[in-house]
Amino acid sequence: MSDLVDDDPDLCLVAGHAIPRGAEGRTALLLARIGTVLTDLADERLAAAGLDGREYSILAILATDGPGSQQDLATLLGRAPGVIVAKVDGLEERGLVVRTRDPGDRRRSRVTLTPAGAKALTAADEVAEQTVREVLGGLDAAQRRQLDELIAVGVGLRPAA
Amino acid sequence: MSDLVDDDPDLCLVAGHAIPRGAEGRTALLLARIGTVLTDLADERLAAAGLDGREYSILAILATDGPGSQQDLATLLGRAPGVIVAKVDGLEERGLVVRTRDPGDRRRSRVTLTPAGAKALTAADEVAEQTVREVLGGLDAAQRRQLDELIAVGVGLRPAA
DNA sequence: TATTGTTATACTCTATAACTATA
DNA sequence: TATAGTTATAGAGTATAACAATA
Repeated sequence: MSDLVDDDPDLCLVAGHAIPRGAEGRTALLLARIGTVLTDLADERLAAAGLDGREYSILAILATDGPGSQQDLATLLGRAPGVIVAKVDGLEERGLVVRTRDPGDRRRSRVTLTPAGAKALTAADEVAEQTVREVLGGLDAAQRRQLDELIAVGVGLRPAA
Repeated sequence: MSDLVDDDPDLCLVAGHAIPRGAEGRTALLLARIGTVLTDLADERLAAAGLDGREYSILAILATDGPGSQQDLATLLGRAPGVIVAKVDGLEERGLVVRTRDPGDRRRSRVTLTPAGAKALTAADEVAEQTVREVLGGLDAAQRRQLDELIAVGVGLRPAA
């Protein structure tokens, strides 16, 4: 394994990030590594769109599930509520979401995507998709569709076809 | 999206962790989320084997690629060298790896897996595999093999069949 | 002069625990 | 009494920059 970085033609690189061969056949390691590589790359590139990965996630959730409370967002993202507060603050300042009080339960904030937020989401989707195409560059379009399907089914987002 | 956590039968949960529906059709978000869920779960469960996820990665790399320098490990894991030093310290204390000076270049440490390390890796592999089966519970064995193949090919670990 | 390993420091992110307001 | 949002604080993890040994 010596001089792996410089000399070894065996080194597996995606967009400048190494994928250890030891991860082959170890799905957990492989998916964890791909996840962090994707997160790092997307964070770099989304900066051009004025977003980070977490903000992108929030916009995507609001666009798909409709307006929701910050507690909901915290659960869906697996983070503490305080983390969401700060992110929604930033998004609201930039006009990408708005907070309104839930009339039925005035403790709750309803976070809603604005037209500007939807536009930012579209731009971020393009950046993210391009990044995935780079990281999974070995797949053609059909294989890529197959992969998306398998993941969605595997995780229970979509019922088995 | 209100009351998503308690009431909504639409909530997608894997092993207690939510997967946002907004991630469907957004491969980057989906893979990033699965990666962190997998990392969190594996870290919890590997504790029984006396390891954490990072240590598991190091053992897997050494087992597959053979002994290597700490710089190599840093590159393959995408972390700063200092992070690796601390981890190898811990692994060496527990007898799972040994450090020897590279005779050809005495600056280098050769980190080598011990038999005890190989045994710990086997145990960790079982924990990790079980965790993946849980997170990707919607897949049968054939679909799971297909997914592994697509990821390995996509990322360039394996040439397209 | 450059590189490996190592250590110390500063920074970022996060959970946790208060607190306010609503219920 | 319990919950949503908010804030402040402390802890973990990290990169960065320095240093010693070797090249």
